[in-house]
Amino acid sequence: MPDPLGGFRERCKQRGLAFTHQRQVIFEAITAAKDHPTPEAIYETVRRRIPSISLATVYKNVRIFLDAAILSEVSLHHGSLRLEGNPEAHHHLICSRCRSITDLDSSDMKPAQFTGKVPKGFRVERQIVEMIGICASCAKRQSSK
Amino acid sequence: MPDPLGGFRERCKQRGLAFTHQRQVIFEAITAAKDHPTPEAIYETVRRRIPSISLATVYKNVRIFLDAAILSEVSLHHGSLRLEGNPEAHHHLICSRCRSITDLDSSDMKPAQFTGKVPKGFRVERQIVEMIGICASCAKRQSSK
DNA sequence: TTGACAAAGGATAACTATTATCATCTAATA
DNA sequence: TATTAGATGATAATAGTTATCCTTTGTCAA
Repeated sequence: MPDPLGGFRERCKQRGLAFTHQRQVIFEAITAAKDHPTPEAIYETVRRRIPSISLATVYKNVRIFLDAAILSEVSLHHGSLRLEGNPEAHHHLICSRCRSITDLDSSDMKPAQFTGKVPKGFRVERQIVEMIGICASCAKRQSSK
Repeated sequence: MPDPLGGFRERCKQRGLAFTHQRQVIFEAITAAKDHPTPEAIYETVRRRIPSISLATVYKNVRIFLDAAILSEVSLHHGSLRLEGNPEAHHHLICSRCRSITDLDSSDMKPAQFTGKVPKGFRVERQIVEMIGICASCAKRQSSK
């Protein structure tokens, strides 16, 4: 049967990370959550199992998991507000390294088609496609990974 | 000929906003920018034309423009990190009011197709579709707008 | 035009999210 | 089991943003 922790112990070892109880519980809380939680929300969840845990430990491990690509973040642009001055419908080309954003004209995009069903009562108004990758200057700067 | 400010003066009047020099210059700076600037970057730009302007004025007007839907923001999830514990490729259904995120299975999504050309050297790795709208409970809470 | 007043601007304090620091403590390895 | 690099917990520091408060200005009616 598949490991619910996805071989977390091994993944830590691979990356030279110590396998600690806190780290394990934090990781479990994030992967078990269905709502894309904030670090603060994870802290509240983890506290039920490890009351003495520090918020700093949660933040530190979240950062470690992100840097090690064990986890990812929903938006590449949290941290600071980015303004959209272009009133035309369009899509975005995003570099996952430098986080630069380039507009893609919507006339060049055949929209995605969702064939499943959305939650009852949800009114979809628009769709934005994020094409994510590595821009030329970031690719040049670092050979791989 | 089309108004480069998009009838900014009229739009202010419609919404009961005073038409001030600062407001006009801030708006121009945002719509002229091609890089989805941060409030801080706008401040630096505007300062060249109005050296005495306060950073607080930039922030206040940015918020007013967003609330009045005169401008929009690139990511609905700046402000706090949202973690992605789901390792499977998938897309997101996002409520623009409460900012809740629901995963959409990628097997239910026929991907968008970009027919234009990306900047030279950009290596696209994946695409995420954000379907944005109003969730049932937010729609219930407020009748319109 | 002008005068009154609501709204906006500027300076700065306060707040929130996140990271850094540092003194213990513990997992990994020999 | 002893050693030690790395982890934790407490808390200070920082960055981004919002609130406060007093002064100034745009709006509108006379």
